[in-house]
Amino acid sequence: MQNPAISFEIVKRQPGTLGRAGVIHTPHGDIETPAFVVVGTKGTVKSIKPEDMATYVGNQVALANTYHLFLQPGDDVVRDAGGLHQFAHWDLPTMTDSGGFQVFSLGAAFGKGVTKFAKGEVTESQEKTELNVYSKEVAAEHGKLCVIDDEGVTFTSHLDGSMHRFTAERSIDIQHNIGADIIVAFDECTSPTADKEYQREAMERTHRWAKRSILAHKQNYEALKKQGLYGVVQGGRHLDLRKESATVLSAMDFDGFGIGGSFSKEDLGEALRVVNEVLPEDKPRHLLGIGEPEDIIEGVRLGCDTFDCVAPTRIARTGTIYERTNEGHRRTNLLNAKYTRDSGKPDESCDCYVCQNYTKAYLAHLFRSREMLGPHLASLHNLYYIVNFTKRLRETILNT
RNA sequence: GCGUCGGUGGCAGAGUGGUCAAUUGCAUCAGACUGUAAAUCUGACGGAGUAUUCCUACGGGGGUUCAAAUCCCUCCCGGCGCA
Repeated sequence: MQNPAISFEIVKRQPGTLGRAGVIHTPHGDIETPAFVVVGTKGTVKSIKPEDMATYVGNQVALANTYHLFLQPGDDVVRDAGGLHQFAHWDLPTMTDSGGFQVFSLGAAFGKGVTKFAKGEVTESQEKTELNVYSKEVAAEHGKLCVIDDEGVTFTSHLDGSMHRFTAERSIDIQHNIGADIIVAFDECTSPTADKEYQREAMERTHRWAKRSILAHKQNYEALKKQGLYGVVQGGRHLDLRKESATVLSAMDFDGFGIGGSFSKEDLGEALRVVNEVLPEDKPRHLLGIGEPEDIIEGVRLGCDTFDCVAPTRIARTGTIYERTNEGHRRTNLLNAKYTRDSGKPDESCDCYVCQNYTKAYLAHLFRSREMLGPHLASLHNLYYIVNFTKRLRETILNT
């Protein structure tokens, strides 16, 4: 693209790995990578105001969701308010996810307790029954809130049951209205329980939508000047599909790439290697929806630049915090009885605002008494933890 | 003192002869959470045991019955009314 809204430069490569430290330049500032992208689905990082994010977390970038903002308050409302930055008072680089994840979470995953991470082996019979759902009748039977066809996806709102149609063009149009610095092509996030035949079909559909997303983006000259577009690699857990997806998308005129879809803990690394060996080196790579500290270590080593994940805020809201251990990291459930009189810091090795000023016992009390300060403080800590952990990985690359 | 209603598992509160170790909520204990249907969800929750099993339990004691948290008698405790 000419005069791209966003650009990427590599500052240093890590010898012997695919890892690199870089900078993504956006209209709202630079993102020094590797970086963790804080998730604020509905235009708010749950329980934390933007000023506190800046003061106590220090994140460089935040991500909102196209489908959720489209449903509520409506992308036209955001547009008329001056865009996401104005509307939400987000004074930093931003991204929006395309709604592709909702194709999964409100579709194949709906009501099934399936996550994008497969646990162990997936049986054939599981795959067959869970998948290939195309008709509204079948969707209704399975209690899904969206139906996929080659042209797009028809959603049933989880808020009021109304029907909404998403296509590549529609998703891009909405993202133009929302106005984030980095927007994402509409894709289909598949379930880890899907069989290979379906993964290929979905991947090829995502490729067609990718092409259409680019066309839609290029038709809006104003948006083109202000927003960069990422394409999303799919292919599920199959390395050959992953490679093919990365190859196909690399040939398209994207500003960067998202790596999406489902994995299992075991094959995440190989999938990232295969993909990042193919993707153009001079474009940023965002690992969508991942992850845990150990996942980010692996992702950075294998050439991913940015990461987003709801885990830090989601687990925080129910009383679980990240804590550093000699071996690495662990999740600590503050509601466990043993913490009711624990006067230690939430995380002994952490120098965040929360750990400097509060004890495990106090946080445990806040959660037991359902005080809203509990979710707030735990979210602050977890976000600080993961954001700064990722920053340290950058330092490590710069210092090696 | 008389009358009346009531005493159920940590709490509240169902049940009113067998399908009751006893609905439900809260509390408690533990688990889960990876591009947010999520301040959510799941499990345990009298004791022992892997278990189809046994023991102890619906204020205390006694009784009726094949069988009682449920019926009867009595005692204790509480609310209300009348003295």
